[in-house]
Amino acid sequence: MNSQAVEDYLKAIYKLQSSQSTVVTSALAEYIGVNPASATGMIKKLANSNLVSYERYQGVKLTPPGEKIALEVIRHHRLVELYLAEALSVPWDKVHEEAEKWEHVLSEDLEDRIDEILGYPTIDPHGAPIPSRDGNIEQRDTNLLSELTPGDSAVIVEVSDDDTDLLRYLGKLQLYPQATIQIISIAPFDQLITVRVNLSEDNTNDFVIGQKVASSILVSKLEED
Amino acid sequence: MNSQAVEDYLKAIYKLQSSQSTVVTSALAEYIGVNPASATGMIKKLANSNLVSYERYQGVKLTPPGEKIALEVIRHHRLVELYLAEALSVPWDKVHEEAEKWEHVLSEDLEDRIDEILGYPTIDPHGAPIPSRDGNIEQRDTNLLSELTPGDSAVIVEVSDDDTDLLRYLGKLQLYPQATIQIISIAPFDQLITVRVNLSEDNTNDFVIGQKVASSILVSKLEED
DNA sequence: GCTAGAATTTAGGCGTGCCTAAATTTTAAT
DNA sequence: ATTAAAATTTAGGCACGCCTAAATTCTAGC
Repeated sequence: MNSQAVEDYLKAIYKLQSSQSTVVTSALAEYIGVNPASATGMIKKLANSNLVSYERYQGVKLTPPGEKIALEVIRHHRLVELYLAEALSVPWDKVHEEAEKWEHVLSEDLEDRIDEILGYPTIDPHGAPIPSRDGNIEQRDTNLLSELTPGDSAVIVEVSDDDTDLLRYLGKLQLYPQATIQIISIAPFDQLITVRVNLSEDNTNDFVIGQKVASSILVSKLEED
Repeated sequence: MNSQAVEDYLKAIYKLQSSQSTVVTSALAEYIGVNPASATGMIKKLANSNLVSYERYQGVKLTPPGEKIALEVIRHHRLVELYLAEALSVPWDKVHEEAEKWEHVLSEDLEDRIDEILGYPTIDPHGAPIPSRDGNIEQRDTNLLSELTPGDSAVIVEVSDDDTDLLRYLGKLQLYPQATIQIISIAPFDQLITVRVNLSEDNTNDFVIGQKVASSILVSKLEED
């Protein structure tokens, strides 16, 4: 059996690989919250088990078996997040934290039961895609909200799930997945973005967010008319 | 935070204390499934944290703080067992195994949510009492089924939860908590017990069980007419 | 191309919880 | 009361995953 630490590292490498194709030790260490030397130790262990490919000083990359395990853990995580939100009414800013623990103790039997009860869902409460049992994960054409320009309209696809305070803030602004927004303007120098969110027919709300928040939101651009 | 190992030891000591007032190292080691030397090591650690009282060679006993933690873990375990059975339809012979893992990752928040959803239950799927949040546990006047004599009638109160095969067997015989039974006869020498279980009005079933099975069932005697 | 500073790895240690083998204490039988 | 057997503890080791400090390698700026 893979230890919780191994699963957490694989998950982290998977996540970091989405931005950099090869993951550098310090980034991994920081993400996991350990000393770089500790990350090196674990990387060696993962490389020995053929879960990552690794060349000294050159960063690390998941092998197919490593990616398979990462996707299984992510599937567990996201199914549990959705289950906690739907069945146990855990608020969306807290589900991540709980799921971090539950993902490691979920048996395959229970995974299937939960999947069935939820109706074979494909996205979690933050909009992230849930990998299928056999390790397929939907690829989507998205942008960061921070990449949009004034006049752009978009639908929120996904928000990052691991910052409780951020999620509570986004919730207050109604910036949930599926919400449609427009970029009204972007202020010079500090790039503050004025966003209009469409709450319903004829009910919109404008507010200003910064780069940090804007880059935690994935959107799908809507075609201009 | 208490490690999973600490929680498991405290739970085991609590369980074993119900039969012997002081728990002997070898019994604890066997129950946990470790070498006696390992149990000694952990006992010392628990004694240092004032969770057990311990005198070398003389066995071990929970202190009040140790018992409090044991009861919290047991509460988690039994709530999770019931939740798994009711909400996720996990068969009663499998809930124990799953709950062994889940009990250690259940937050207080989720414990409360589950408790509420289940309607503040007082017994788990095997009939065992669920301790209250503040650590009270119902004391009951029970006998082992193996202590009954021919002619006795009784209601099954609780069955042991940790043996999958046994539970499946009991399920087949309809020996569930709340079932009423009668002792028809006890054969000499190997003490085989013929039991009649009342399935419903005018529908009974007789069968023979051995001492091992009979001593895994707790009953409450019914007054003779 | 050299070199300072940054990134990474190695070396050596620590706590946890397990093991086996050897020593010690308790126990039960004579 | 003695002693053999059983139970328990001590001693010494191991795997895991973390740490700090020191050595090594990489990378940018000159």
